[in-house]
Amino acid sequence: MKTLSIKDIAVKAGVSITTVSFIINGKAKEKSISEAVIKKVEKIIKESGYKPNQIARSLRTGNSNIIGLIIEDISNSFFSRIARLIEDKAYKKGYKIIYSSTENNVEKAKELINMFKSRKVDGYIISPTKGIEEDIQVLLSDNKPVILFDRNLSDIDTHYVGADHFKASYQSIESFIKNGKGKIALVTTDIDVEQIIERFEGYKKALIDHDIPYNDELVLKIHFNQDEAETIEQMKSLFSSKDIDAVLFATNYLAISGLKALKQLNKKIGDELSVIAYDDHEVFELHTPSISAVQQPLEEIAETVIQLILNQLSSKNKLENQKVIIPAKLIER
Amino acid sequence: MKTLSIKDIAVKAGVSITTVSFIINGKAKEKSISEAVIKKVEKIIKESGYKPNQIARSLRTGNSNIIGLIIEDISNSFFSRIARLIEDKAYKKGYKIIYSSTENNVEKAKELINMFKSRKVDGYIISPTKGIEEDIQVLLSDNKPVILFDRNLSDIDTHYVGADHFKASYQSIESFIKNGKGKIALVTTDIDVEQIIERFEGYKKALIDHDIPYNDELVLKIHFNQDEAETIEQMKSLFSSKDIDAVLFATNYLAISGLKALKQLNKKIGDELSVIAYDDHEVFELHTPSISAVQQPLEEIAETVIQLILNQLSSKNKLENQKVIIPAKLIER
DNA sequence: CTGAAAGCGCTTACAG
DNA sequence: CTGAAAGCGCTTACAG
Repeated sequence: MKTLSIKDIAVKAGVSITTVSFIINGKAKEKSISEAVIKKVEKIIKESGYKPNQIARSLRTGNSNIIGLIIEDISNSFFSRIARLIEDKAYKKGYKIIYSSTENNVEKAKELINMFKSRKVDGYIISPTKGIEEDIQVLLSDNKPVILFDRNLSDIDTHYVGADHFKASYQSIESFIKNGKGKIALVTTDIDVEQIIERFEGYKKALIDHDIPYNDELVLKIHFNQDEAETIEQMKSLFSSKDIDAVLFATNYLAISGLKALKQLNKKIGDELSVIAYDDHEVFELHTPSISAVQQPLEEIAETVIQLILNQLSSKNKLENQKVIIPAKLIER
Repeated sequence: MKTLSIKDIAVKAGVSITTVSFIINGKAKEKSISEAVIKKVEKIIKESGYKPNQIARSLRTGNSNIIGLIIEDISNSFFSRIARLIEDKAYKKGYKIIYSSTENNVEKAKELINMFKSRKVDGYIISPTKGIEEDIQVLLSDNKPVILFDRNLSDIDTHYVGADHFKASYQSIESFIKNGKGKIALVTTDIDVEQIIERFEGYKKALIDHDIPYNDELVLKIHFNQDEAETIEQMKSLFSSKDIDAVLFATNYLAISGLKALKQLNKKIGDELSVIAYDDHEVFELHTPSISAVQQPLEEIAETVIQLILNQLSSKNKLENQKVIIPAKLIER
């Protein structure tokens, strides 16, 4: 069965395709099409199951009602949950989302931007990697709305939504100190992105503000793409050789590896060693004992992102850029 | 800056757009374009950064190099991991994936199919809900490749890839019995889909084959969309009132709720109560004690799905439908 | 109140 | 070896 085109509908209804097009696009009143014609055409459309070809429409109008979402890795639960929330919210406003993962790979990120561009998506929601600043700049000078989230690119003048990583990290360390801890380690990654750096800065500042000298040896930077087995070994050597009484993990997957390391060392979490994980995960609540975690406000982040992009999309003129920083919450367990 | 079109390139190069098109599409040799012209045009394309408009190309050719992936819920780690694997593999073959979640909602599933259809995706990979049989049938009679995965629709004659749920469930129960358990409960959902039913059937058959009478009271069916708090209450009442020594959870999120319920009841997992979860999850390995789980072969499923759809896509004639059942693995911890 | 026609950016059968 | 032209299915300025 060949798919129907607007022409088929026009022929069946005995009107021009112009008339059909006006009716489909809700411009019937505005163009003063008679009530009778509207009724007739709508009936035919419904009966035949005709759906306008979106490709043709996009080619003609230059937009698509699609928002491109570019994230680091869809299999990471932080991103998949954000993606799901964004998808739901956009859907309610008549926008579809298409998403794809960069795997923290600059080349792939650039390709994705190009793919989305050639698919004429109306706007972009991106958790960026370093190295794609230029490509984003091109989108902006093309007048496409771009919302960054999770991580900011300070060189890029556009909207950004993210959690207050510095503060959350600072507060985590303060909570350790309040509980009498003083030998506080940080396990983080070596990715050079703003939100990771801020967690590190928050750690450092909190120590200094409480007169605890910063000690390089208590900070373990795990190489980004490395094997989990190796990561666990490195953590084991940190945890067993150094005299530490608390540790903040800067990402949830590091925390999970850390828990495995501690399990292997048979080191009990609790009075002896306090643990906070950055980014909550189901594992932490269920773990015995439960693990405290910094919870990013997913719902609020998703809501703000969608709000910003819809505002942009519906206004002809460029809105003033906003950098929205949302507090994260330390869940003490 | 206006985006370039094929015409701009043609003008710059002093050739026709036909020639440029042939060169872009690698048909230069075939169409015996002279080496000099090819060189010149390629140089101009590279220098100008011209990218063909995929929308126009799709409109003209009727395909898109995009595969639509429709899953139940991207925030579920089983699906997000499968999605990621499929995305990677497709990408290497020059296909892009766009995905979207149905939330187990028939209406939304139908809309997604329509959206993908009007975007002219070349093929569909679907973890289906009941109720979309007709829509899938339409795609098939439209000659679009459709691969079902995770759950089969027995009425639909197309490719399917999934784990052997019956067997995995059967083996789980056998493993309980081998370890001397006899009062074996099943916690499952009330969704009426094949893979859930098979897990139930495997449970039943294993009991009967080992001369353990099937007892309705040991099977708890949790309502699909219900609050976790309520789910936990129901489980607590099962676990505390009945005299049971083993429990199989038919999904990983049920198992997670179950672990919470057991924690609240202060019931120790181990000799007293054995637990197996269906679909592995990071939680289970880390849990104290570790939880055994049925692991679906994600990598194999993704690989098979991609293989089947690429075969379909590259062959003009319809290939014979395959139903591929891959064994799942019980990881005893 | 309604329609003929141009044009979005491509591909490709056909002609030379 | 290369190009003019039709056509994919829409939208919309213009005309009547």
